[in-house]
Amino acid sequence: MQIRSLLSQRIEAAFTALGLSGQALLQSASRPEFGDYQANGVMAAAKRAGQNPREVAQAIIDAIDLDGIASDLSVAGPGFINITLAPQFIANAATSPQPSVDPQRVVVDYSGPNLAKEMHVGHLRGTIIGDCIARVLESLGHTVIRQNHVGDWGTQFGMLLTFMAEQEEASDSLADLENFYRQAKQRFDTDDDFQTRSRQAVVQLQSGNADMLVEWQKFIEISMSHCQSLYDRLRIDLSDADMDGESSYNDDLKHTIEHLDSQGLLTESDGAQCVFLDEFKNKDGEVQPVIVQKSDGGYLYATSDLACLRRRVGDFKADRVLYFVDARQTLHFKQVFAVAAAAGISNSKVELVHMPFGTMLGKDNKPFKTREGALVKLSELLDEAIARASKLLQEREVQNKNPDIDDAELAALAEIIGIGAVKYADLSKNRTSDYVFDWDQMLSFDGNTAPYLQYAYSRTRSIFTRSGVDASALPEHVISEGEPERRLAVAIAGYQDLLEQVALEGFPHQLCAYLYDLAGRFTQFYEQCPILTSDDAVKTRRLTLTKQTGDVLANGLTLLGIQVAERM
RNA sequence: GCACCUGUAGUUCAACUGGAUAGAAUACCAGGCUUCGAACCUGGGGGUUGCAGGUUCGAGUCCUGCCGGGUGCGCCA
Repeated sequence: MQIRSLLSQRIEAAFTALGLSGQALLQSASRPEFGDYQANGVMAAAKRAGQNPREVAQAIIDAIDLDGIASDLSVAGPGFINITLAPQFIANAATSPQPSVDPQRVVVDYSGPNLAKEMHVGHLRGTIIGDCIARVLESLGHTVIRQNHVGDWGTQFGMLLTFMAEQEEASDSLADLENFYRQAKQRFDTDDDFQTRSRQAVVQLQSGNADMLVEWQKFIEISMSHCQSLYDRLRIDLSDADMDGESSYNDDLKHTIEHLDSQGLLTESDGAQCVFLDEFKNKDGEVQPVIVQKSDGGYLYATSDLACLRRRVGDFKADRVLYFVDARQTLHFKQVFAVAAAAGISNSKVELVHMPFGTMLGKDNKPFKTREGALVKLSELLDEAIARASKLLQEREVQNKNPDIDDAELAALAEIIGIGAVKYADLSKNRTSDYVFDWDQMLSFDGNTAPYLQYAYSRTRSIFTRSGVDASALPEHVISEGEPERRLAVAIAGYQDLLEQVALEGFPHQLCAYLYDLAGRFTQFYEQCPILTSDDAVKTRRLTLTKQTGDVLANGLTLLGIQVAERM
């Protein structure tokens, strides 16, 4: 249930009844003693009307009808309304996520690695954040169209294909893509003849030379299989079906330029085709151009993104298009969206959003440069994560706690915990800020980490396996009693609100923070409220809360792309 | 030069977009397992939110100016 919007509506209706206007500004209470939720909007509304905020707040409390929803309403401070939910309402609000009343078609553009190289740790963010938001949107009933805009076209492929032609066994030498790229680059930089042949290869490729295309296809397939194996290890919901390579727009670039021309948007400048828009004017009134075609006739990536939008808006009929792309491309997207709007490629009904994420920095707080050897391969990070988790499992003698656990299950656990920790370390941080890559931080298993949440989940499960109680036989709703139960129940009831917020704003760290808070409330409840030794009625109630907690933790972690284990 | 982002405990990060006493984790200190799982819990210290003004009932958040860090800016993607 969407508690926040329900309460907001009621309070805003009371505003109207009192001749006021404004938003309720509803949020969960900043402190437990203030109740469960608080409305902050009264002060501003009263001020606009020239009235006393505390009196207005009291008038709203007197007028509003929250029977069966709130058990207590009070005025606090300069004019806050504190709201304590009714126990029955909290109980009924605890349901699995409900589909949106307004399902949309949402294109989610994420991951987008450059297929010329192997994926490194810098590719992690865009891949897992986009994947998480795609899952959240889907869980709310939206139709998600995943688009992996891979870099599979352009000048560097001429060099790679020429180098590949020299190798006896292409698939073997491509086993280490990073090394392959380095060797090719070295040839390119030191051998003039090689360089010339590389340039010719590009021309042949882009003009559709059949032999060259076959070689290119071979390379792309091998490189893509590298990516796919990482996606599989990371449980990323991407496959060949979601491939949206730059190459697929090659034939449409010409038409895109023609379209811009037909809209009267093109201006030639120094031989290049440009779009000048007033909104990119600086203080001196000079307009910055968006170049869509080079003086030699070649196209640029703005052109390719415009062609891309033609497909997403025109063919896919998207209501929203979300780009999970590095923050350094902010200006680029502003330009593309503006040109698309001016050209009628997009329209006011479709929402185009660049959801930027921060740059990865080295330990010295400086941007991770592509110096040779400076980049950590993503596969190496995952290997290390699993190795550390495996060591931890040995140290904790998990087999002593779970005598029937075998080596295979232990290995599976190490993977679930290790990969989960890596993903959570990234997902739990605000998307937009830069971050420092640090092994130990990335692979921590203590505190606010995925293992903590996975551990909390496994505890909810172990109660059932140890007691033999059938979780499906429990009632769907129970009315909590006492603070620990109540605090837990309120958090469970707020899950839907949280998911809606994440779907709207695209910040996975909010989901992480919610789950961490929920898990904390659960362990506090667990410490203070005996379950299995209690009377039947109390036991049933507490088991139900335990089951609900486990369900939300499992669901939330799944949406983060993190697996759970029944025991660990 | 112009534009955008950014500065919060020793460290890594939050703060629901202007709300009440700025919260977690980590590290450190003191407690807690014969009692449903100690990857945990309870308590403690640790802050002039870069600096200085301003806006208002109220500012980490908004505006201005400095200082420090980063990124982008006509034919790479």
